[in-house]
Amino acid sequence: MPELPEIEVLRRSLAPRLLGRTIVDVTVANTALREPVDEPNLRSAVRGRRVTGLGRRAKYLLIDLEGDSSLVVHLGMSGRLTLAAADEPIEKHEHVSFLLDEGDRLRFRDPRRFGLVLALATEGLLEDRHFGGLGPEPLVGGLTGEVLARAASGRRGPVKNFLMDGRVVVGIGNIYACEALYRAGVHPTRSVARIARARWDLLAREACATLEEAIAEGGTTLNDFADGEGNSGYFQVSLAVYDREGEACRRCGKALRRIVQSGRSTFYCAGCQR
DNA sequence: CGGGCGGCCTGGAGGC
DNA sequence: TGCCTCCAGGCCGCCC
Repeated sequence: MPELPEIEVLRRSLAPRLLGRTIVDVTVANTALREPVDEPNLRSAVRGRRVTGLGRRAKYLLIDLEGDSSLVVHLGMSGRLTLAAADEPIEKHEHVSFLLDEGDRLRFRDPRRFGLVLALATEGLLEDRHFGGLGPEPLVGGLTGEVLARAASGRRGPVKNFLMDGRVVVGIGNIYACEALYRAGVHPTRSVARIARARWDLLAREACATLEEAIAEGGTTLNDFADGEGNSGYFQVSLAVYDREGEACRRCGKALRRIVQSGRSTFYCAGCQR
């Protein structure tokens, strides 16, 4: 579910409640996530360690611990990472649970098991294979028309797939790609070879604005997403095209359309996007 | 090499 | 009510 805004909302909601806390132990109920959970490695990395920082790279949440270990959590499509009282009953699909000091725990629940929980060394973390090929970060100035135009040169294919390619820029998934293209007036099937430089500037600006507005609204909750306190987001009511097939475009009134690109649904307005 | 697609999973929605 | 099919926000690996 979660794209960059949702992970950023999660990070911000967890930070005040996790910083300085000590992880007492970890329980692994099911190791079969996107990659098998290495329970011994996880335990030795986290046990007795204090949380010193919460970061994010692309859609990965990074929980830094003292002693050069970092927890890496990815929510996949259906993951949740929430704080609960230690004695609250284990939920279905709660695969990994971190017992904290002061009587609560951080639990990872993920019905579809596309998510990821692992421990890596903090030193050189971002050079790990999970992050090595990733493009720039949008929230710190990494998403500009310059970046997009440069990445597009010599490439072909539809601009929507291009926006979702983590080697170009990270954090944009199916929802925010649709929304950014709508706001910039770009048709999702348009080839990246046929987009003018000024349009890349506009697209970059609109993509950044969409991500930032979504964060301000607590993310998009269509089905599963919740922040670290279990709160849903509100940005779904602001979505202009995503999941609105057949509804009227708020700008021109035409019925919004749905097509399939690379096996994923794309929503757009044929009147506003060229 | 880059782009496209299937596969990984479960659950919810909708059709009959 | 139940059964069946389809679909879902990410990512990887295989294929052309």
